[in-house]
Amino acid sequence: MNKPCNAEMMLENQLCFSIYSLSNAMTRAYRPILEAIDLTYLQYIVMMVLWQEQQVNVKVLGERLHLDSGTLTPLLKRLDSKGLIMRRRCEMDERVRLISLTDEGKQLQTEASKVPSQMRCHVDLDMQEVEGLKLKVDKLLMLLLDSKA
Amino acid sequence: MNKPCNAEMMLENQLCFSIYSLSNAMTRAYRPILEAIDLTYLQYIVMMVLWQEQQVNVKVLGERLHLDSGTLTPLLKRLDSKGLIMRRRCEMDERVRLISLTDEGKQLQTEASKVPSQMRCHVDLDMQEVEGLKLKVDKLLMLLLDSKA
DNA sequence: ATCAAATTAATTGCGCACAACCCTATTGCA
DNA sequence: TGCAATAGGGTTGTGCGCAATTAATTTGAT
Repeated sequence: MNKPCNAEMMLENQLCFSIYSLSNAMTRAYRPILEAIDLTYLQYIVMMVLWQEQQVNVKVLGERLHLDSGTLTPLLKRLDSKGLIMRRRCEMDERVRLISLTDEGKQLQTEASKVPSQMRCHVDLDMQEVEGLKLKVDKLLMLLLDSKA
Repeated sequence: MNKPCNAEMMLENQLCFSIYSLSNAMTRAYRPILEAIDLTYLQYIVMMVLWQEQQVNVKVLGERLHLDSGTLTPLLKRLDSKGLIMRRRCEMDERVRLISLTDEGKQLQTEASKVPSQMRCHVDLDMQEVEGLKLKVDKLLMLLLDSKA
């Protein structure tokens, strides 16, 4: 009566489930550390872009993070209400939102710069192993992103 | 005036962001395929456990998937309202919910068995590469899950 | 100059994730 | 036997992700 349980239908054999679980586990690991600077993981990621870029619009931000405005708009409003960013309109093109840091947002970078070392402290990774993993992950990511275009 | 932008604070250098983006990209890739059997990715994952196990409680399901009741309870209610599963109480211990498949839920396995090959069709992966990646991902996942206990 | 097409964000609605909390049933020990 | 501690799930609230739709603006072709 039971269907044959072929190997590829076993949960344990699915790369996708491993990636999914690891992604959840990593944001869980970041949570207590980021709590100290009152940011979620995605908010931290957005702030990292702004610490690099000074000023971006929603479209560019979405391209860098592979996320759309339905995710970013409410998140940016939350960062705004925390006083970390400003959301002005572009004068040349009124459709465009220009996102930039407030002084408070800039100052947060000092606190945030401690986060990576705190994470390493918690997990203790082999840096060479990490680099190898990242290369493989990025390769697969590129494949998936390209197959959409 | 600008803060020094040390390498570890560059978004592109963060393994975590790569994993996070890949996880999003993969569930995006599954979406159109799973649409045909009216399941989300997580619902598909839960069904896979049930196709293997016949019967589980919420606790065991949560342990297999690394998820808690706050995520699973509403999801199981949705699968119930689709007529794919039953949610009975255990007679021995009234606290326990026993999750099992309906006939409809069992029959869905036939349709679902086509999903893995459809995914491979879309992406075209080197199977040896995938296996190597999965090993590394699982290793890191184990590290993170253990560090909580 | 006009108006259709394209671009950029915002909004809405649904389904996760998870923390924090609550309730109930069971267990274990004094 | 009584009752505190524990275990199993459910509820609520917040914050993502993303599809689908809408609104406002700009561009571009006639």
